[in-house]
Amino acid sequence: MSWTGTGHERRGYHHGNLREALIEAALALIAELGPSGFTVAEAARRAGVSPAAPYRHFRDAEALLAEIALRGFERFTTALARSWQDGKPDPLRAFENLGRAYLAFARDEPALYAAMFETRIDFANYPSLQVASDRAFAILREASERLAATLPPAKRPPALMIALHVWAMAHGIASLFGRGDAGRQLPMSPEELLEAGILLYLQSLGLAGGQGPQK
Amino acid sequence: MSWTGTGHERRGYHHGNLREALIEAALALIAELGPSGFTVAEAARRAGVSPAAPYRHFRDAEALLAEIALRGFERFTTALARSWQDGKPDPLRAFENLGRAYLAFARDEPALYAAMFETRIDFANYPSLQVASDRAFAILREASERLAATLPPAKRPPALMIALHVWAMAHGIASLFGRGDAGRQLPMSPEELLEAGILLYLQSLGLAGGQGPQK
DNA sequence: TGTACATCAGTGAACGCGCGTTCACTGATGTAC
DNA sequence: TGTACATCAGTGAACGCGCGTTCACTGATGTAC
Repeated sequence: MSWTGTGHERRGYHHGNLREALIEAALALIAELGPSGFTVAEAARRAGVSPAAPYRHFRDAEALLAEIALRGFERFTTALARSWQDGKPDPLRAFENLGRAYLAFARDEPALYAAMFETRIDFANYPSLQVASDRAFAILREASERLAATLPPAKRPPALMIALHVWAMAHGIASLFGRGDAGRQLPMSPEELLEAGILLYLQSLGLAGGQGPQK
Repeated sequence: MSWTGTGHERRGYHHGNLREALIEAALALIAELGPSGFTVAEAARRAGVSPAAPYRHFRDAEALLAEIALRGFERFTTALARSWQDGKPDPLRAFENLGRAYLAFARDEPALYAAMFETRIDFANYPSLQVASDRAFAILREASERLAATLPPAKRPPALMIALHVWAMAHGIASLFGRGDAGRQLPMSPEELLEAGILLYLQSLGLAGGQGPQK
């Protein structure tokens, strides 16, 4: 029976790329409705496939969501690493680039970002997620380390603390103002807000602009 | 009073306090399962009432959620105002107290906090929510204003910016590390992390410890 | 103080719905010989 | 090159479930006189 493909391109009995198609569909759902708006049935529907088909590729709904979060962290890591450029042209500029990349990712990939941070998946059940998440943070930490290393050891602030503060600020800005969200307007772009915040913060550590604190 | 009000005692045909009981039940659900785990039916069940009863008090499920978020913002405002103490003993100490109160609220009232910030309620449909949210932020802004006012006008940083940075950092810390969450450990308490971050940030503005940036 | 009555806040049954998941199946594809 | 067969990736029907919401109803409460 050659049923002429209505709308979507025709395909045979086998989809050929269902796993990917499901992930795409789920991402679209999350982008439209948030993580709780995603359902296996609807993802299957959008992929043009019966509701049972997804179970050939994912154990259950949560596994699909976890796979998305995993990819999210991987792409996030890639994006951060690329923007950081191994600390070039200098540790401070690289650090700023990192901050911009963080917000750019949250803005350009809201569904991935939501799957990564707004979902209640227990990392304990998905060790690879924990690993991927740690890897993303490691970049931020490495960047902090390099930045701190520009100071003489005696005045060197703890890099982990820097990384945590910056992560918190970036995440805070992304989730409060990242999208045109709930009536929260800004007098500046999220990127500008974050950059200013980071610079001020680093300044007091003696890591940016001017001379920092002299006790 | 016919029914002695010790919790789940017997009750007559009328509940007497159903509106409150539903809100309580919904809060418990959110605390246990997150905002998407809340359902009208289950809240009714926990309140010991038929599934139709809630509709005498709330237009629909979202309205109940919005009511919770509204109360959340109101209590949040109260908590922040109380901790700020109108700038006493001095603007800086008061500001730090504010930060601690922020995290304390997020920790002690995770369900309220989630209803306020993790829910996708459109403020446009609930103007009172927008107002309540603005009121909470206004405290942070006022505190920033007072703090900035300790500097001579020429060196005074924009208070709105300060408020936004601190809000972002507080929210970031609360949502990343606020609960014992997803495998993210900290070498210090969220409160300590935030306090250190705020102090460093304010320092570079010349608003805390030492002399800040010169030039 | 008693009574009639309006109003309020519940009930319980029912509806239509969409979901997650399982199951026996079948069509398509790849491989050994 | 052809054929038998194993394996894979789908189908379609079905299940049990819980949900949101509506409806006609009824028991309880408050009020006017």
